[in-house]
Amino acid sequence: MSDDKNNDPFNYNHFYTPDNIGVVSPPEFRFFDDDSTNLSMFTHHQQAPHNPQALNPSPFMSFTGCLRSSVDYNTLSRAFDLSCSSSEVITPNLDEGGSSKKCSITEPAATASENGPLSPNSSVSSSSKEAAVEEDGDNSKKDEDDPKTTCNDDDDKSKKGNKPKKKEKRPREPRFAFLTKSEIDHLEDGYRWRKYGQKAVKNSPYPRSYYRCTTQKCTVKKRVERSFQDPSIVITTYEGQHNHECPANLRGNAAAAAAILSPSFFASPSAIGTTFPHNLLLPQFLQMRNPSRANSSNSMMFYPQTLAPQQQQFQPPDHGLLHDMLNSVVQKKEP
DNA sequence: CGTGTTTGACCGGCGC
DNA sequence: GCGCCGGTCAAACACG
Repeated sequence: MSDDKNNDPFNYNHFYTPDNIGVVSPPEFRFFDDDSTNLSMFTHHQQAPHNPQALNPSPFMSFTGCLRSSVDYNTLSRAFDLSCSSSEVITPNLDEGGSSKKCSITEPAATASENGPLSPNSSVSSSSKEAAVEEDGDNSKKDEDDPKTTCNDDDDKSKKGNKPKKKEKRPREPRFAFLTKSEIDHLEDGYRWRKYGQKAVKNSPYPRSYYRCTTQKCTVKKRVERSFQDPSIVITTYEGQHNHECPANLRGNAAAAAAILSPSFFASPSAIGTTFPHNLLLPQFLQMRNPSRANSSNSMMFYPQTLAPQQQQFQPPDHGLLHDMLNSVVQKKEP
């Protein structure tokens, strides 16, 4: 095992920073693939903003970087669909003790599960409103139901409950959960988010925040919560894919570049794409495929300072690569 | 005034 | 059927 690691130029340990702050346990790299939720989970660590180490761009690219520069949601989710046909779930071990579903670091997965998995047939959005939003874009919600404007019979209670009877559920957007070592709850990713809700998380002192991309017609949402088991870990779950350029990127490459170097800033997809050549991805992806790591029990880490899933209009080539990578991961959990 | 946050209420799915 | 809970809404509020 350890020998393996030593021989492996891409030993996990190499992903750790010298001071290694925050690395709680073998980092996790998990895929939570489910027909209904399409939730995938990644782990990476983000340096605290004040951590000098963070100022040094990591030689390794984050998974987010990978996502941004070479893979888009569609591709990724497609890859998941293709490679993770089963709904197996890699049991996380980051949370020592494998806590129960709702209170562990795996909550995103669990949460995701609640949204659909339990009912295989509900491989669809549980919110018709959501669907409406996606379909109609911006004006949607109100206009669509407009319970208040059109019929206020019993709108008192059904302010939004007066929605059309038939809720044609639609498949949930692919979701990707990231575990991030950070002191910042809401990690910057280059996009603008509007917080639309916050809920207390059961069995956790930390609330969960709900954000929506402020860009019109963009239905991407994300949830941010802090692991109660390891408060230093922020769990960010993205859902959907942006259909627009990253605002940060639009501001110029300089800004984007700065963003990348910023410990607390998750650079824009495009920015990363231009900053990190794709070939940097190959070694990382390849190493990820290294079977010798199988004994790591599906653990793997992306050492980075950036994150945030993003699509870049598509890039088929990487699809294959990612696909391979995913396959290897899947294979590992099959036996 | 535009934009974003806070927060209580509501809705719908799910388990019992 | 009921209660729990995750997710969302939207009014009120804060801020630049």
